[in-house]
Amino acid sequence: MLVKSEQAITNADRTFFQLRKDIVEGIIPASSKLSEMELSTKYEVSRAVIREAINRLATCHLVERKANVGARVVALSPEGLIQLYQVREALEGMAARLAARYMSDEEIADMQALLDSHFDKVKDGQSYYQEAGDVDFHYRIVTGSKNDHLISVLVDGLYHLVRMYRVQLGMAGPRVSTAFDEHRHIVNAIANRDEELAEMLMRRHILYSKNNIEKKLNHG
Amino acid sequence: MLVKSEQAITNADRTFFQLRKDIVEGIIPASSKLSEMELSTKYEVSRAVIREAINRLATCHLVERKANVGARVVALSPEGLIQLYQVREALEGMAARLAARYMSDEEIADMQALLDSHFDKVKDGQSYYQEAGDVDFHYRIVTGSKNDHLISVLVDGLYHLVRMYRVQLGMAGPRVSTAFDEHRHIVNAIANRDEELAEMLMRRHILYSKNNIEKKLNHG
DNA sequence: TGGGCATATATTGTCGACATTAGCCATTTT
DNA sequence: AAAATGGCTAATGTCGACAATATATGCCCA
Repeated sequence: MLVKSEQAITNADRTFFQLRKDIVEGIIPASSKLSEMELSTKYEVSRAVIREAINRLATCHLVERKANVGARVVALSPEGLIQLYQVREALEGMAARLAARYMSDEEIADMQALLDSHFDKVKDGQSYYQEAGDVDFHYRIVTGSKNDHLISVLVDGLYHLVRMYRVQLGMAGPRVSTAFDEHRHIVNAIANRDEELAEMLMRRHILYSKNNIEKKLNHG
Repeated sequence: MLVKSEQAITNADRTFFQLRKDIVEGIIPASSKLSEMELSTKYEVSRAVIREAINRLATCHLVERKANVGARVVALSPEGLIQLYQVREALEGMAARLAARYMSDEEIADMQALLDSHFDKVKDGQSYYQEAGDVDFHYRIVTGSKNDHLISVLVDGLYHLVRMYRVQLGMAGPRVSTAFDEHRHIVNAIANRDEELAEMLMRRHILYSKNNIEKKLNHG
């Protein structure tokens, strides 16, 4: 996995990252209340720092805040997950289109090499790296769009929510081999500078993921 | 225009709304520095509420914040405007698709009536209401998607940025009659529950707007 | 004279205390 | 007995002061 360079400068940064991690991984349960006093003693910082962290979490839609009442971790619902994938389909489809337009030849070559290495690992049965590889692939497409809004909404917002669902609903490592074929086709379309096809393939790729997850939700 | 119900409960809310208005309308110039002390005296609140307001503005991408340095209003650039419209195309296209799927018959009928009234006004030459009508139309489509993430990203984030560009680059009321025809076609597609067509027409509608604005930027 | 380093200053980051509000419980009234 | 009202408590909202950091200034040295 490449650089993500989310470096914590201030205490509020560190607390925000820590809280986000604890929420995404379920250490702080979904739908639970976030007491400012309680958290300030637990994380050993002042309430101001906690407040800033909670505000940032609210803009990520990881917690919901009500004035004069407090903040709660968001509730996980099937509808929420479906809505997430609807937005992903729209944004990452556009990201693939823009990646086909704006990515440099070197970036594309790097991405192809990355896919090769992932394919080797998966072929050897190292399915552990599958999720990291998937994350890395999508991350490169999104950054390849060169669109700051797109990058921000997805990387700083939606991806953490998706991971929260993944972790807490216990759905890791699905669709290993088929997903890799889809990745390969998307990269080929980008290498051919075929914006239309790149967007369509990415949208289908995400639709398949959504359908797969829905199936798991209904059967499990 | 219908309810927008962004009600200010706390002082931080009021200050946030006021600051956002002043930034969008250029009273606080683009790329200018936001001094916490200065603003706290100017708006007669403590630095804490100014900080919270600035943090919220940062998540709207109206200001950019650097740790230990401060916050600046975003700079307006042609590339930034194009990136905004790229995201709008993706998100509002999906919104139109979901609106065709999820809007109730009553909501659709209301929207058609709204378009009729707007058409009457425009026919009479009241082009002043054109922008408000356009905003209202897009707002209804977006909320009709029933997708909270979509609604939040667009209504709380992108629309304010778009308006900032519109106001500060002085491009009000373009494409009056043609835009109304496009709105009509989009609503028809939604009324027919044709998701595919609704999304395509909305994307083209936004693409046309983008091209129109680019033309104005290059010629003016 | 130009560059680097130390100091100075102004701004942001952090903190604890106070003010204000919402929710709860007991009491009262019909 | 049920509903409404009043106060009580615990949480959030707000504030001013202190600490830490970045930028500007000026001095020293090559």
